[in-house]
Amino acid sequence: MPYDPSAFPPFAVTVDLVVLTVRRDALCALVVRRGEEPYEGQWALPGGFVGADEDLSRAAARELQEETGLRAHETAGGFPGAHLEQLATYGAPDRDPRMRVVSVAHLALAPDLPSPTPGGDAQGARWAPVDDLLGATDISHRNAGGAHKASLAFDHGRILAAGVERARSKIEYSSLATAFCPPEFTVGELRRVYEAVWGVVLDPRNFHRKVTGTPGFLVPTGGTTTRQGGRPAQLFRAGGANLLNPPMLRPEV
Amino acid sequence: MPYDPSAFPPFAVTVDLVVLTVRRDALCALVVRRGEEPYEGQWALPGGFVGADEDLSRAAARELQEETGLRAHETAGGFPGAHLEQLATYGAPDRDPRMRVVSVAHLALAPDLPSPTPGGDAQGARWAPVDDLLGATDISHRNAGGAHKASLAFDHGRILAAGVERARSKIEYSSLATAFCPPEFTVGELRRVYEAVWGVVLDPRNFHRKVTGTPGFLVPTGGTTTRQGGRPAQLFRAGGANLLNPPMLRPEV
DNA sequence: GCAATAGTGTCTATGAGACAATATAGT
DNA sequence: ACTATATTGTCTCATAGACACTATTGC
Repeated sequence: MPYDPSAFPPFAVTVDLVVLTVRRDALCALVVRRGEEPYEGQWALPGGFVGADEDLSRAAARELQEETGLRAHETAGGFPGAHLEQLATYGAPDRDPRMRVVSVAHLALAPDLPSPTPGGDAQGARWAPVDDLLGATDISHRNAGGAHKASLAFDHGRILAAGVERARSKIEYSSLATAFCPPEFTVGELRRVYEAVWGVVLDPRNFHRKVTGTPGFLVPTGGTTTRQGGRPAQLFRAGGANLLNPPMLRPEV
Repeated sequence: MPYDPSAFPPFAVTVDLVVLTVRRDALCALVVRRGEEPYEGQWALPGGFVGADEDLSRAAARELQEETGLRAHETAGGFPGAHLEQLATYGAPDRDPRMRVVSVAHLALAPDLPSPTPGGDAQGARWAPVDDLLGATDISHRNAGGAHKASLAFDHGRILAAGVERARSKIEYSSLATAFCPPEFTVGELRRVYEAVWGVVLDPRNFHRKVTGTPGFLVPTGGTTTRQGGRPAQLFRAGGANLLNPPMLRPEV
């Protein structure tokens, strides 16, 4: 308690980002290839140092912008942009062999982006299905059935798992699933987001009744689209409601 | 991304603790009086620096032990001890006027302790009802109706509010409410915990049916007690179940 | 017409909440 | 007897999930 600010162990503080999106009906995370030791050549989560006079959330938003071009905002709704929130902080003494680094992990949820490999200052970046990234436990460069699998650098596998779990549980009781959708979307497209994130199949009819019956969740724009084929579907925007009550229920609990 | 470990801004990293308990049917938090500037004489959350080779959770457990004598454990169940989990990290550049400090806040839930002011190396420590601590917004030393109210030092008011909100929501879908109870407790005592944390009144009959009907939540020990008066009540221990399904529902949502 | 997706209606089982009734202690 | 708490039972309403059915497009 006698808290002496002149004698304290020095730490480096970074932000790491779990950026999730839904591509081709699969939940994907943004990973970058490391260009230097340690873990050179392996995939890692994007991130970087927090500036000397920079707030943590601001550092996270800056990194997100640098990696994806997306602007972050707190509440789901306005587009284009991504939802950004703090996830957890990782600070095991040996998590980086070079020095003592405390990393404040953040979670970002973004709509599917046009460019497959978003621009950034990393050597390489790609969207990888989280099942591939998390399927590999510790075995580097394991190839099973043609799937590209390799464990992430540092403790980024744990961080990614925490981010995925947070996203999975949060779309239950909040309207955050709309953060994965373009500005206007159909009920079917929103349902495919839930199906991709949870890895389940939902009844289209019950889902439709549920989401359209929850006040403030969806706002009809008046337009329709047939981009999914079949009967034209109404287009919606995300409503102002942030908390869903009652929640969407994940099946088989 | 070209991440140069030799050139990084130095940070101090601390842990701050939101330690909650239920005393006299009120949710209370542990606060300590500051013995030095800034905010000298004001109440603050307990906390301290993270050691050079110390994990974050270990530093939090150490501080908890120093302040309350409680040993921390991850899962609710074994006693005596407190539930401890990471809450969030606060790192605004100006949150401490002396230097750049990033604080990893932790949440601890403890049963009511025998000593009103637990031992510790702080000048003074006490359990204060969270309603009193959070009722004060920015006005230092406001006295309303004899209640002792003063806003907390630094950004500790925000941190406490986040901890209280986490506790309130987490007892809905987990068995964490038992962390506020002694090793053996009655259904009525558990109900009073929920009522104190949520600030509501629950129907004793529906509550009883609900908690005893949730598999794995409560395990009868065989004993009974009349310490609450009236008909003897069965004693229970916390069961192994960590997640409640279906959850306890907070009324008036 | 046929395939595909959108959307509505109906039925049933489950659980939450209201509340009557009974049980067992202390005074 | 009276009060206080515990515990069980019963009733009603809302909703999740299963699923039949209709609607509207493109081919």
